[in-house]
Amino acid sequence: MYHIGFQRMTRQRKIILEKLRELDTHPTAEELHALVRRQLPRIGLGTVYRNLELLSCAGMIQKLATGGEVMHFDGETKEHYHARCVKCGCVRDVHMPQLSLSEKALRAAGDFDIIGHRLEFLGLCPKCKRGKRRARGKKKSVRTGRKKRKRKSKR
Amino acid sequence: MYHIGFQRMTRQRKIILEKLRELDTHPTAEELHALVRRQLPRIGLGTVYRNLELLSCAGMIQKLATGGEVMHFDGETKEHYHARCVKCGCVRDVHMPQLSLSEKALRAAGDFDIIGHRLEFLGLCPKCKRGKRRARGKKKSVRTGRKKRKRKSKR
DNA sequence: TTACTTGCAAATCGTTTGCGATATA
DNA sequence: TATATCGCAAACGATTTGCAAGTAA
Repeated sequence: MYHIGFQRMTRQRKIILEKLRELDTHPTAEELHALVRRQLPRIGLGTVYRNLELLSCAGMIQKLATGGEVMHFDGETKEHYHARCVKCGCVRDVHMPQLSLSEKALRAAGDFDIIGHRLEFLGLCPKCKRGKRRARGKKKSVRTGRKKRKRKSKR
Repeated sequence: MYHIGFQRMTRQRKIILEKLRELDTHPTAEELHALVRRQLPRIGLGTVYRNLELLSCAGMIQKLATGGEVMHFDGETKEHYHARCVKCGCVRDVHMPQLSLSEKALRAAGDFDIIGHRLEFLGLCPKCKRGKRRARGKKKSVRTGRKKRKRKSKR
């Protein structure tokens, strides 16, 4: 779980990094998996997750952990903020100067040692604004297709 | 999944709300469940989740959802920010004036309609600062005790 | 050659949900 | 009494992980 980096630049690692970097969107692991699969049909979702973790530990990509949502990944490592659509969950870049934490803010944090912050904007993306219900479809589970349960409980 | 509110103030609902409001910490559903159980030994974790959802939809509490993290809940509904310990994950209040989004920031968001923001501070809580590995113990699964797998895979 | 990585699939675990029973209004 | 809500336990789903086989260095 604690990685320092990686040892080898494997084919899958390289392609995952390339694909992510040539995107200006911020895909989820599954979306990226689907993309990479076009080049490496047999690559597993686990491999994608493992590499995204390693690459982000190495500071070569960014993990975007934002409120109560699926994780997104960003090939851009320069500091910047993000806006998330509250309807479809998509993410876009917001380039503005980094917030400078005032003395007052730091004091408000009391006995916490503040080392950073995470600022995320919430809004409506152009597609959702236009009334589309979801700009991005809900995808089905990757795991063994389990079906809707229909149980009998005996208390 | 889309709730407007609730119809009845049940005993469990009332106690969950009371307990959460008298805390100045920001417990997870499981932590709150453990607390409430002292008064209602047979209350289920599902009931706690259901009520926290309903109460937050009704605007009576706040859900603190940050990516890739366990959900925390806050009995305080007045707008304020939070600081999260990067080591143990605990959350504390940060009372400072709400950020006012500048024209420039809004322009930076491009074709997104910004309706709000989420700001969270990251840092070290006093306990973790003092070198303790974890200020809050890892708790075991609530679900049917499944044991470490030990499999044989055949490719 | 060797040990880092992969593909695969099962496991994890926070959270949700179906169902019959219970209790609120 | 009617039905919102509960307790229980199974299901869900994004992410992680064990293992044998593959491969970069």
